[in-house]
Amino acid sequence: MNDAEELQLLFKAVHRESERRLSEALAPLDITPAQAEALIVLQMAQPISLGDLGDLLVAEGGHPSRLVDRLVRNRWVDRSVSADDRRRLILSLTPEGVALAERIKAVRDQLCEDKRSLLDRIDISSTLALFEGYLQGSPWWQTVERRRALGRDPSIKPLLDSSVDPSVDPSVNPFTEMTTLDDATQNR
Amino acid sequence: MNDAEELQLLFKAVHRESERRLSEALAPLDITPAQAEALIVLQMAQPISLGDLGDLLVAEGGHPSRLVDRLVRNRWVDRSVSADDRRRLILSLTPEGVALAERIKAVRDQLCEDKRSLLDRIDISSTLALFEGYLQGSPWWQTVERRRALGRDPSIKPLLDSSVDPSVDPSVNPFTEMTTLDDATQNR
DNA sequence: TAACAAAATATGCTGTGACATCTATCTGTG
DNA sequence: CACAGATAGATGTCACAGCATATTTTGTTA
Repeated sequence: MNDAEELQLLFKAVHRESERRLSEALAPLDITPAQAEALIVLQMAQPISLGDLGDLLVAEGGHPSRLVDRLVRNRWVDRSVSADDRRRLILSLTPEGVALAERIKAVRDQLCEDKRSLLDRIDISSTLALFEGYLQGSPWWQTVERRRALGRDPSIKPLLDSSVDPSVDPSVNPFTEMTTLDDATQNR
Repeated sequence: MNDAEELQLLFKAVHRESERRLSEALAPLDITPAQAEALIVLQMAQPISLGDLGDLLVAEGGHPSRLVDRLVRNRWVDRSVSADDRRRLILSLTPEGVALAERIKAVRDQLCEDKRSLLDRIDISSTLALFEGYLQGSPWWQTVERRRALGRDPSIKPLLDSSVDPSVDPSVNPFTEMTTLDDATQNR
């Protein structure tokens, strides 16, 4: 195996292991890693459209309809149509969703604690550079950068990838008007 | 996002991207990355039991029955029962499987070429150290080491995880006797 | 305004992985 | 030899990802 092949194998192994650990830690909450990530992002970015949520997740291409289906089915997320563009779905957390997001953050913080000894021993800067180089030209890199921006300034995320200047009148926020979908629509 | 969270996100992004590139490069061969990995390993390790193949793949836990099902269905792999332990399945490549493995290696070599400029720029040793540290205690690390050993000395792999000394009489190889399954069994 | 292109989302199909459970076979011990 | 436990593998269920296609709504343009 040369370096490139070995990296390919390790990328896979490390990803599986990180998902397994997260999944194990989340088991008491009865939630999967993908769902947990979506809830955490929702908590920081809500209200947000389905497509914009997809742009913040390393998840299924752009429109994680079915992932959100499961969140709605579990009553963690409310799904409503935007009043000014009825194609668009606006997502927000229910009170149960907010509570669950808090518990997820506690789990995640515990996992970070577990990694600290490793991260204290090893300088990750060249790994970050390798990842950035590897992801050049990949849409996933934009996702990573959007997430970084979201962590820095949660207030601007609904407009992250629009060309609207966030400093303009916030009353033009397209998410102000919305109508709640009836249950029949939510269950399909 | 702290370092640990960012690494988690990047592990996922990098894995998805590497699978996407491989999948794209393999598209002309009508084969998936997981199937390609299995064929390459089979070519180096055949004849090998299903469980031993699982120990060499970062794939479903131990017994990739259904992955091998698809390989058999496509006539790339022969599946037979070991004569001395009728629970055990022995896998080997068909001539078509051998030909396909060669084409896969060509694709893989091309991908390695594409990565060379990145790998020339960046020293991956600290990344390898991080991965190794992260995978401490994970069964995937053993898989990685088995694959490294397979790359170094392909002749010993069927006995990789047995306690048998490879220098003993090779005629005791448990894969010498085998019987071909009939089609009915293969298709279920 | 009618037609058409583009956008947002939904849906179907397949492959993959995790987990749990089941069956067949083997191995060891009384 | 009989039986208990271990082992190899198959199978069912679910979540998730990629890909293609369909549907609804919006925007544009003739």
